[in-house]
Amino acid sequence: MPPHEHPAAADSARELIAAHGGRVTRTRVAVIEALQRSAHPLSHDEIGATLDGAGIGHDRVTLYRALDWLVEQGIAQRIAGGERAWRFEIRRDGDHRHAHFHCERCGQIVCLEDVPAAAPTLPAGFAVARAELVLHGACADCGRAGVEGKEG
Amino acid sequence: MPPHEHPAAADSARELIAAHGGRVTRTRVAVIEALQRSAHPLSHDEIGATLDGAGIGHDRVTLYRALDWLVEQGIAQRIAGGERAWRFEIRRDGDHRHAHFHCERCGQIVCLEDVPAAAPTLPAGFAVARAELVLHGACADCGRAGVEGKEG
DNA sequence: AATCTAATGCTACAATGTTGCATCAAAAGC
DNA sequence: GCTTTTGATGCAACATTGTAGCATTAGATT
Ligand SMILES: [Mn+2]
Ligand SMILES: [Mn+2]
Ligand SMILES: [Zn+2]
Ligand SMILES: [Zn+2]
Repeated sequence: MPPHEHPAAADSARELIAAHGGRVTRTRVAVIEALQRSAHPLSHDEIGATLDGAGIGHDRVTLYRALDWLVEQGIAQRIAGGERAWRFEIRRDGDHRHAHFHCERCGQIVCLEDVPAAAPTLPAGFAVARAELVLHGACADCGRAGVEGKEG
Repeated sequence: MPPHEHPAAADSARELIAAHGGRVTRTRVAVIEALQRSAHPLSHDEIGATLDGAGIGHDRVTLYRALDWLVEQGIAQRIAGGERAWRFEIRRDGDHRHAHFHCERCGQIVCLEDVPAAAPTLPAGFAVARAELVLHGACADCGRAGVEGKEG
């Protein structure tokens, strides 16, 4: 890649990693870019598939550790979602924690950017670090096709 | 047990099961009573330990299935919580779905009965079946002892 | 008591995530 | 550019949480 290039997505990921004092590896770069490209939080498996697509060797453990590191550094955040697997999304700049919607039909998690996950007032003594608000139901796509259950 | 006894907790559980057309088994009765006694949602393992204590043979699978059945029947409900295991709590009468607090220090889940888990207005097409609101942080007990991390 | 079948107990398996350790390679030093 | 350092990886083995199939048991009904 020649110089005189305006900072592309690839560079952003590299810089992001370096800025946090980590080593810039193919895996980390690819994971960050996958998260940046995605409109919704990705599961470990989905990210793994992306790495496959990019021809990047991916050991399960390495991927878990890469994701752990991104979360530790505050570059990404973990979403509990409805199923048993974590999902991950990149942390944007003016980041206010938002709610998520879990579709019980297609299994997808949708970011509800406009719905804040705000912590209400709690009994004395409780210190809230973060709030997670997850709505479960049928997403717009799934609701449209077949209200009577039929298919998925 | 003699007659002329006012309906105790044990009977309630039996009646609850029968009312839903299920067979009254030791496992189901013990599980319901454990949930009824507990002030906070219980994990599968915690319930299993209770059964042990009551000298009731408990196969992992049976317990999972008993809990599934209770949830299907609307007798109990599942809480996602912060960790990877489901937790279960009994469904009370005038039951409004409430928020939960997950203490990241002691791992406990606390019911916030007074904090409703209300679903906000969503984009058109989304059908919300239920809302889950989980606050993460340090509970009153854990916050009190040692703000500086030290121990748990 | 005999019958019917829902629930159980077992085994085997799947999915998700973790630990330990040898090896590799990114970044720094020369 | 070559060497050194150590963070990151890859592999094997394991832990936890949850499911599926199927023979057996026991709760309810007659
Ligand atoms: Mn999101
Ligand atoms: Mn509760
Ligand atoms: Zn959907
Ligand atoms: Zn606590």
